[in-house]
Amino acid sequence: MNREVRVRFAPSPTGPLHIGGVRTALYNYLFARRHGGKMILRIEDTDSQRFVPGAEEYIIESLKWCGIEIDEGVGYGGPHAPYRQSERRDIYLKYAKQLVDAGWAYYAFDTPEELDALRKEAEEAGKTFAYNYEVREKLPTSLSLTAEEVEARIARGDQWVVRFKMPENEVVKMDDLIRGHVEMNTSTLDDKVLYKSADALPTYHLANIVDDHLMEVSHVIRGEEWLPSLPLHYLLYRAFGWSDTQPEFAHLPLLLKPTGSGKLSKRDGDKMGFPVFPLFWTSPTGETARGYREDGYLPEAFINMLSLLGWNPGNDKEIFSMQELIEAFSLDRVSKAGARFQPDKAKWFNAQYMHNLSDAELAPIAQPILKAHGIETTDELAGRAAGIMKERMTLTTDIWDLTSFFFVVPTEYEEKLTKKQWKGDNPAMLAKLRGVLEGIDDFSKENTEAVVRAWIEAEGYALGQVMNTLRLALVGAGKGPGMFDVTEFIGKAECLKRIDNLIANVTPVE
RNA sequence: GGCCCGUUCGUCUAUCGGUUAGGACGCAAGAUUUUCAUUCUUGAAAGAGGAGUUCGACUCUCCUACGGGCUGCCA
Repeated sequence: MNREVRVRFAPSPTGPLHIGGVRTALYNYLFARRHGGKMILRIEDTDSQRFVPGAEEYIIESLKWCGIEIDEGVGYGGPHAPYRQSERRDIYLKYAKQLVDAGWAYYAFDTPEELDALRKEAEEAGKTFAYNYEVREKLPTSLSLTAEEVEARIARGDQWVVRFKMPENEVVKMDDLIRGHVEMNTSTLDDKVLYKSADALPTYHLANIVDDHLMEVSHVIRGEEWLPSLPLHYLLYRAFGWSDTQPEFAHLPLLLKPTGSGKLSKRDGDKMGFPVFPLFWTSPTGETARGYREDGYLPEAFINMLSLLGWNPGNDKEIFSMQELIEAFSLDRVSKAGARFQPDKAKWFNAQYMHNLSDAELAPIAQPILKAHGIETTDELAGRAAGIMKERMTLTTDIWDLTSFFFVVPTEYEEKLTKKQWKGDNPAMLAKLRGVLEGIDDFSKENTEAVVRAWIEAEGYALGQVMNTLRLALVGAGKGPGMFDVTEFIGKAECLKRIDNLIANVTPVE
């Protein structure tokens, strides 16, 4: 089948999008771009009960942050608008009725409470209740009731649903781009609800098939949890007479918890100390969840990390830009088994990306962090400071701890370092070093280092002794880059001032 | 319980019948070092078990075990 590639990401706005969802969106996007196709964002809000205000905006913002571009869809428009299913209600009823008229579906009048009771009853008898060929003619449905009775019930406002009439014993043969050929016997399946009168909305199954058809979707790339529904979807395409344009399917392996069992869930993040969501989230009820963006991850690193959970390029390359991912991506290199999410690897990816940023790229990341701590400085200096320290950064949130001493005069001195260095000859030595520094005109890193090293050698000091004492004066703690990075950055006047501060304010140990 | 999908180092994975089973994260040791890091080198670490097919199986088939998903008028 040689048609235009059109894929969709179709989340349900029931809360923040979790990283499993982001990965599904990413794979759809990569596939679309790889094949010069279109990426559609459809919002599947057919469950009025679980709708969460703000979730849709969160989804759109998340995709933007990740660099996953949408060609058509909610927030973007397009030839098949609207893309929000709640705005397409009238379409679905028509198709549901078409199925009933053609004998592929029927009306059912049971209430949810009645069905709950039946399930409970079956459970107590050690069986599983299934709404299928065995019971549908014994329950109040348009298959057991007369046409007049059905009409009367509908007319008087009884609630009803449309259920798919699952064939009794048929082997459905399916193909999955990742799993290959799959077969399932319909006798193990039940009669799924397709449409509910209570809120005049379809369920996922109907809306999904109708919209994918109407929106001319060519490939459905979704999570493995949908594999059990695939026969229903195949049958639905057949019932509508759309089998010839039915999309191809690819069911992605699930993202699993880092430890323990089960798929990655919202609660794992808080429990194990890593975000499960791309962005910070505040629910309407005030609950919050941390996000990769706010925790200090770069979107490129986040995406790179996610791309490799369930897919690999077939070689040892691990660092990929979005463009490189697009060029390398292919569904037949997606693995079949679930992938455990690994927080440590996410950090490693971020560190790699941090190390590769230029000063100019670092500046806009560092500026808001410095500003938040009351530091007003130029982009040039912010970028330079972060650049000097980037090798030690894992997250962008490390920036303050690693660069604060460039901008803030130390007022407190780390106890451990003070005890070790601020004793014996060192105060006198530092005073002499002050004189040496004062005499240097070219305060560049290279020149200062050359002069000071020569002085150290001439005086017979140990390098570590001098450097660490100077570090105590300039940084106040046993951290930071090479000392001459610091001297150059803060300049001569500031250097002398910080040395004076230490000498004046801290009495030597012993 | 039923149905479906899966199973290579602790984790993510390479291998598409013949390899000393490779890489990465993490871990350990060493080197570098001016603190803290970075970086570099080295090391430990795997084909779930059992039957087949084959000259030969991690790779193909079957069984078992284990893991996961689904089993809603949720997606």
